[in-house]
Amino acid sequence: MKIITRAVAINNLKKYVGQDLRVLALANGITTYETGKQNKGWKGLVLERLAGLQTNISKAPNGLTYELKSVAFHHVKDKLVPKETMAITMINPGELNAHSFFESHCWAKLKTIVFCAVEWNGTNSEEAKLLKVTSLDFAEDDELIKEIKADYDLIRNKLIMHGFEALTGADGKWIQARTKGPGHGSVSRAFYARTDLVKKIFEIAI
DNA sequence: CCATGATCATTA
DNA sequence: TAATGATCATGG
Repeated sequence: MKIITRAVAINNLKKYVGQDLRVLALANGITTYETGKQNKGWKGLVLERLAGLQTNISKAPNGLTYELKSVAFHHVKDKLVPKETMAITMINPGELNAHSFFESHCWAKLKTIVFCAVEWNGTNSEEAKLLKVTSLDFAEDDELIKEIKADYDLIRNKLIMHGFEALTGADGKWIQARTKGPGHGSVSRAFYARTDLVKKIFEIAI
């Protein structure tokens, strides 16, 4: 299996900027909504393929430690802004309790990240044009990171004080602990990047 | 069965 | 439109 470095992944992805991910999904044999059932994760899967990652990168495999994320953008008053928050990583109650921010999966994923801006054209979008590919390296002393760490600590503290169940999406200024699960009764939580943070990241990365 | 990809639905 | 919570397809 080929090792795809972050630089290579970005390079691969940049070749597709401006193209419609839908046709690329079909070319790669990835189900989108063609079957009548929407696969909400198809864009992410396509992007992973295009980057050269033939298998999926789930958590933090041995060796490869960058994250490939896509964000839906839409227009607000003639400007392109992130429409939705972006999932960062799952929250493991035990780990959140035990690890500080800089030891967390959240930080590990955030600090070496590859973003893909994808155009969003409404529910069950039939087009998904790749707008931009960018990457970002955070430094531990960035002002932004300090604030994100504060959010992490806030959420972590709440977990310790009130328990996993007490967490809500309202916590945090830049990141939040939203529910996210298989969706059949069982519920787990994940760190999400708020749209403002996504916007900020793009500003920095450009 | 559940973790991961991320979007959809609902309410204000 | 924005914010929060719920859900779906896929793969292991």
